[in-house]
Amino acid sequence: MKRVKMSDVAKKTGVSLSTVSQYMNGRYEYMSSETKEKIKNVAEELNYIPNSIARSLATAKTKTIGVIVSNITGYFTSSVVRGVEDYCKKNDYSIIIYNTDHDSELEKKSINILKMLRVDGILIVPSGKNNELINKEKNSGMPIVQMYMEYDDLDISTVISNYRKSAYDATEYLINLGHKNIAIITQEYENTRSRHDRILGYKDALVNNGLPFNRDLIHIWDISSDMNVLFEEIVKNKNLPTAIFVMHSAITINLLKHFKLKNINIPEDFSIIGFDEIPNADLMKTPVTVVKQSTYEIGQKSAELILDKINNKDKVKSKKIIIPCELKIRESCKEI
Amino acid sequence: MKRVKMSDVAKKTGVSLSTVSQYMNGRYEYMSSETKEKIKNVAEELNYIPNSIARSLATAKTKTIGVIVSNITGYFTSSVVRGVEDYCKKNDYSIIIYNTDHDSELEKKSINILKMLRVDGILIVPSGKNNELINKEKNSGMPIVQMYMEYDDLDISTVISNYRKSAYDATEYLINLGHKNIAIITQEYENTRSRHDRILGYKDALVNNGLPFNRDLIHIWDISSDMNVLFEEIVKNKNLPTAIFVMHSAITINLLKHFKLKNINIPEDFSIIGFDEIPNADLMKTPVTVVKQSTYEIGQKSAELILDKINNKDKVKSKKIIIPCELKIRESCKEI
DNA sequence: TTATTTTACTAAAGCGCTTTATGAAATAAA
DNA sequence: TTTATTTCATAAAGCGCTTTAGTAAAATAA
Repeated sequence: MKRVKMSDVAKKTGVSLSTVSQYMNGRYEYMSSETKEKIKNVAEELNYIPNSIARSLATAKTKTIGVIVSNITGYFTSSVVRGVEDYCKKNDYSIIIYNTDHDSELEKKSINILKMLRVDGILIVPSGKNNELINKEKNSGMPIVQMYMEYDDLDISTVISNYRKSAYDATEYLINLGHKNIAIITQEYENTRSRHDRILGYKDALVNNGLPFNRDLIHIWDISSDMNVLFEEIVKNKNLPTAIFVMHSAITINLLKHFKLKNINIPEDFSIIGFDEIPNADLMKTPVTVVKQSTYEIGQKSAELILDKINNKDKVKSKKIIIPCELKIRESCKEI
Repeated sequence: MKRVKMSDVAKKTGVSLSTVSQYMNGRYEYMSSETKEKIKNVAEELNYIPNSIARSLATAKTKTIGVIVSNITGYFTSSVVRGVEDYCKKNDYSIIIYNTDHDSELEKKSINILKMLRVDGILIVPSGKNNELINKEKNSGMPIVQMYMEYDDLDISTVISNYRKSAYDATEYLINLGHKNIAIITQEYENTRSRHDRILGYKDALVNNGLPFNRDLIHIWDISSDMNVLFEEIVKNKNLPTAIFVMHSAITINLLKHFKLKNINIPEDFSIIGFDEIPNADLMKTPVTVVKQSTYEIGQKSAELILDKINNKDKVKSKKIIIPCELKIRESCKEI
């Protein structure tokens, strides 16, 4: 399978390499229409396919962007990535994907490989464990944008949901249903602004509705611990909540499973709101109400932002694009 | 951001370009340990990162494989892709992803871009509409493997589930529960072996258990039509089935929704088995029994196969790897 | 008629690596 | 000591493009 190259086209057409190159890049300014026509025909006849590698070496552009996510499996991330791919494809960029499982070393390695591959930019959902490195990369000139994450110590552009407002709305929805004791389940949120904002939204809603903010109702799940233990605690708490607002879909799903197992009924025993859509929620015994992020749009916007950066349409140093969420009211919250 | 290159390392180390190249490629055979050490230190000091583009141009290998799927969104495909990525990463290959939505033109275009990008191989879930083209690519030397699909007119290696056996098992499970009238819902399956095999498995099970195979019970959903109309037909059929075996998860989900809406109860009114796992099935009102494909493993094996082809470890012309499925028995089938 | 501009095309350098043939130095064998 | 062999390192060509400076001819202006 001898690959035909540009010089083959040039030779057969009877013009120089440069002319063919000009043609291939659509620079027809000083080219007779017959030359154009000839090259076109020969290229087709020989079934010429340009070699992007050679082009990339010459131009120092690969038309490729790296995408680093925690885990492409699952509704949320796969939909974001799909948004990225669609936007990139439309603009003749390809995407290279790396999963890290939020592993610090893997994240570092992925960044490194993408740099070797000379991607034009990186889209990342940072683990939070390499923020310093990522800052450095950005400062050394690599276009880089983070998706649906924000860290206090990470100074790069980001595309996120309006976490604070949507948490506010969800909380207020609960309040309007008569709930006063609303528990939260979240992961550690201190340094992670995109998590912290949800807590702030929750707090705002309480305060604005004349309700006390009670730290005891904030339950932090530590990634190394058993969720079920935490669930038990919440249920056995002296200060029993009437509603639970769960900040991560994986936790929501486990809570639902736990409750099903323990014959705890939703919404009779507890009202539940989850953050992030749960696939097939409609088919559940009790369809669960959630704050739904616009995953696909987040992907699209992230791609748009990185391509703008790459092509210097973006003059701002660090930018923040905020995408609204939707409160998908189903049947997991009751009036009390 | 001036990138440091190999010649910088060479100059600073005081050796030739070639020596540094040898070092970078781990060819230490004839290299003094002090030279080795020096290069190592200088490379680190200068923070040298090899340029894969240049390397690829020189070696005609990109260490990159293209992955063409219909839609990465969703449980099934994302999990397959994850398997691919994990295996590739372990072997220092990167993956470039294209979604086609089974669009013939997009599929063609994706293949073309991947060729320009000079990927070392392609993993594809073919739409079935470009089989001729794909055959041609394969014959012209592009390593190419299809995932969980098989077409009669497509002669490339494939990694698939044991569709026939697993459909057999599922059907027999239903038969053992006392069902005699088992309806099938499938897409058009004539030319698509991976679909046809499921029908054959179903048929085998009937025959082996002394049950008649009734063509009226095979319902073909046409992609351009409304599923609900089909569902209504099935339910109103004179020859009412007691069980329904649905061959595609998207259809299963819609059927479940339809039944919920119409207050048709599972498994009281109908027993249901789906093909392919349904996310959060455990949380459903009636957890649905399904034939679960080993998606992640399919991805891994596909990646293994393509890398073997690329590195010529695979001498066989066309290979077929069959992965077992699991019948996940939940609560959607009743004994009658 | 000459000078100038425009049009159409090309030569050649360069992008950052790999690889092969070759050469020098060190060591072993004769 | 001479010759053969092994060890270590290099020069230079090549991978397939892009791009810039340059040239020659044709068209236009002076």
